[in-house]
Amino acid sequence: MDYNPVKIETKWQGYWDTNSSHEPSNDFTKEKKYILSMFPYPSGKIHMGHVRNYSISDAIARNYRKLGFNVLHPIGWDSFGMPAENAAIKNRVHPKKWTYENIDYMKKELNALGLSFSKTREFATSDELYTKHEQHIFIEMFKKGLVYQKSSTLNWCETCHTVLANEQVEEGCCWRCDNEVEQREMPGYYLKITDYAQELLDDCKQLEKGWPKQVLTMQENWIGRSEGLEFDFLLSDESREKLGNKFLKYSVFTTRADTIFGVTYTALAPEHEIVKYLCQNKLISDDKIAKIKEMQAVSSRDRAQNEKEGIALDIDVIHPLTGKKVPVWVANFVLIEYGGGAVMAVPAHDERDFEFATKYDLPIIQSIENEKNSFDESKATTDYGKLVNSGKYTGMSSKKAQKSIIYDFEKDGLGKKVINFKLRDWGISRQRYWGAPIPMIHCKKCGLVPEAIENLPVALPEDVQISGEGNPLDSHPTWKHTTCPVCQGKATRETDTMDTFFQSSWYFMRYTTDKSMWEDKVFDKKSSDYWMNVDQYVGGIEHAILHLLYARFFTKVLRDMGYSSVDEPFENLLTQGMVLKDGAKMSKSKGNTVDPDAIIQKYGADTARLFILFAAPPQKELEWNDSAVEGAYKFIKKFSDRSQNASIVSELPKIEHDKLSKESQLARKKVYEALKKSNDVFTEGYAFNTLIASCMEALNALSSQEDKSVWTEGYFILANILEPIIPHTCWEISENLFGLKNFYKIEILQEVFESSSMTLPITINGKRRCEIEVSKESSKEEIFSLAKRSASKWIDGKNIIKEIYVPNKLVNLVVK
RNA sequence: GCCCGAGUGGUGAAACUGGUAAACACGUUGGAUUCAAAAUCCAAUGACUUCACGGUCUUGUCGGUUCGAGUCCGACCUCGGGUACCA
Repeated sequence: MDYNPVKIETKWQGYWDTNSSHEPSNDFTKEKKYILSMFPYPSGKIHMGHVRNYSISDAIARNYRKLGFNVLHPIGWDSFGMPAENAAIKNRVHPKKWTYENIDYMKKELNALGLSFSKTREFATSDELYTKHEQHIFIEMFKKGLVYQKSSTLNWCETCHTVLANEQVEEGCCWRCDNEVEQREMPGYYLKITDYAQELLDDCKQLEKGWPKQVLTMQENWIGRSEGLEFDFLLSDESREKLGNKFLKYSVFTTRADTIFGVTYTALAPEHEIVKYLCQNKLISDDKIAKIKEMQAVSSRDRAQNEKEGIALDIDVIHPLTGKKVPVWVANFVLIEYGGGAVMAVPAHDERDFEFATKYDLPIIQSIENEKNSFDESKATTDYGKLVNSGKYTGMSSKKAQKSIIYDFEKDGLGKKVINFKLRDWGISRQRYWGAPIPMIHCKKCGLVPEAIENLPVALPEDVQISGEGNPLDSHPTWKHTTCPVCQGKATRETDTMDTFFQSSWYFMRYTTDKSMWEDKVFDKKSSDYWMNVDQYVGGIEHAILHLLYARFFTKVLRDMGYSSVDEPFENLLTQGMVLKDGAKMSKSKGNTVDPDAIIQKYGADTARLFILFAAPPQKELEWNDSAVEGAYKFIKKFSDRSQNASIVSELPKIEHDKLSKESQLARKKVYEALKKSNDVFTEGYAFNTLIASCMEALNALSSQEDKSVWTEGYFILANILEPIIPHTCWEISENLFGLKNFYKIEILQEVFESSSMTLPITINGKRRCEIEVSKESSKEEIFSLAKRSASKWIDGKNIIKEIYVPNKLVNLVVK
């Protein structure tokens, strides 16, 4: 059979379309599998990362379909976002036109890969119907008290009059006009994800079976729960006066109450109220005020990378236990968002505090003693130990002292035990056009009110100028003027749009519902109860924290609003590595991209799919290699060509194993090993590369023998195993030889693995020297004596100190 | 800076719970076939060393545990992902 990829791929893609081969059934009595890839952003053309993502999920979906499951494997488009606006700024194309043209183009590209997506449930998140339901969800969240407004610091470009995303800031300057970016306080909408912090943390436990450990660790660290002591530092009398009696105290949070006697200074964030007051009223030198302004101008991520810096504020607080005065500093490493924006500093037992104290020559007082790490002045010792120099707590262990100090603080009303999370509420406001409008209305009389449900969607106006300056929704002549849904008076719309993570936090639930119900329902409860959870979610490791955490959060919120019954959206998660070329991520700017279309045209979709799954395990980074693609093509061609050695049958041939030649027996063993591998690969780890290697070994072994029924059995099984990976080729072979009757769960035949003898390697002092052939029934003594005879060359004249036999594995003789 | 990973031949990689390092491929070299080429088939291929049998070394670096370490422990180096307004 001549291998002609273009011909067979067009043929089978047409066949699958005509027969709706990949649509899920609405028969909810069947066993289901929901296989999902993270949906793409329609950037213009698909890239190798997409090919990888969808080849993986497609293999999984096809495998389950073959095993008889009702499979949902949908696709859609994460189609709001900045690139569409950037394209509009650069090329004066309307974001909507640009986006939907990209979708059309990329849809064709995906289709050419032979991906078994359900085509009837496709949508784009920028569709007005999607926006309508999304705004409904937002309003329900608002009514539940999960949405609130507050101010926070954002990147602002004064010349463009716009907020900049972190990505649009290049070395502190605006990407468009190169003007210096400032940090500006602006109001925005926030979602109370912190209300779910504890549950999001706790439920990591139930994900341990199906999620990579590293992702859960990242999520746990991100949520960052810690228990500790919150207490107040009272300002000294002079300092209080200096601050015009506006402030009496401020609170700090510490997880190391046991080190409290080691406090030698305290530090405030540059945005702290007291710091602001000092600056505004010029209570410190102009020099210092200028330095503080400089600190405030640096974004928090840059601050973390910069050297620790601080300024003495010339005020003191009173240590709550010693009564001594402690100086107050402002420091760039103290974050306003966490722990009240103030810390107690213990340079002896905290690395950051130590670095800072050394730089500014602040005292270092030891308060913990550790036997293993003797205290020295050159570094902080952060280990637990016994308290010293700590008043009545001296001699206690760190653990005991923490409890005891917290107890005393609570008893004396000086402080309390608190649980703190690093996780912050989710700011969803974006001052951009190409997003879902936040459906809120500002009314002079009624205040902030949600749009009436019957008026949804609040759609985007199409007649806008996108120049990169200002917010197009704000500057639109009429769009924002509306009537208040409560009092019917004049009012204005909110002009912020939503973060695109909002759309990707619930799209997977939308797919569960049949398109016929999409107009009226956001999801159909019966359908989502049947299809959720996603049995296998596949996507890039770069989403390990944000997207996955937001999606988990939404799932819990939607559950609490009665839309679904699940606590967690994704049962199993596979995080794929990136596709690299010349050691770097493929990107247009680096000019190292490989166009999937060109590969498909030259070699066919099956080659692209085989290469990408063979080159590396899915979780690992994948280095692109042109000649290896050629190799993948050769294998498919060989597999296709040699199919003429098999006969036309409609079921597995019966073979008498004992009557076969050694080569034929080995070939059968290799074929069944590949089948076994296939079962293993799809149940744990998805190491398709090793499955493909097994298939190659099997084909090599088949080629070294001549028995026709062994060939036939081999192809019946190999075409079955490889179908998820190179579907077009396998359907073609299967149609020609087996009338498409070989796609089902084939049972493993144990007899091909049975053998009476085994080969054992002999190692001397752990080094492999020779091997012996022994019967499986041999005793340990027999094995040792045979081993010694075979290895005599290496052990003669030496003493055998130890003899080790690892059953069925090896023999090790320790000699001297 | 902080959190999470990765590092094995010329290249992509394999090695289940500590037990034969380099399976399967790519590349390279040699050979067969061919007028020639493509395609295909066969063989060799970690490094050093030896005429050869063989020997020595080798999983980023250094150290440790063990009869035995790519795998476990400790320190370090390099690269990658995330870092809350890229998606």
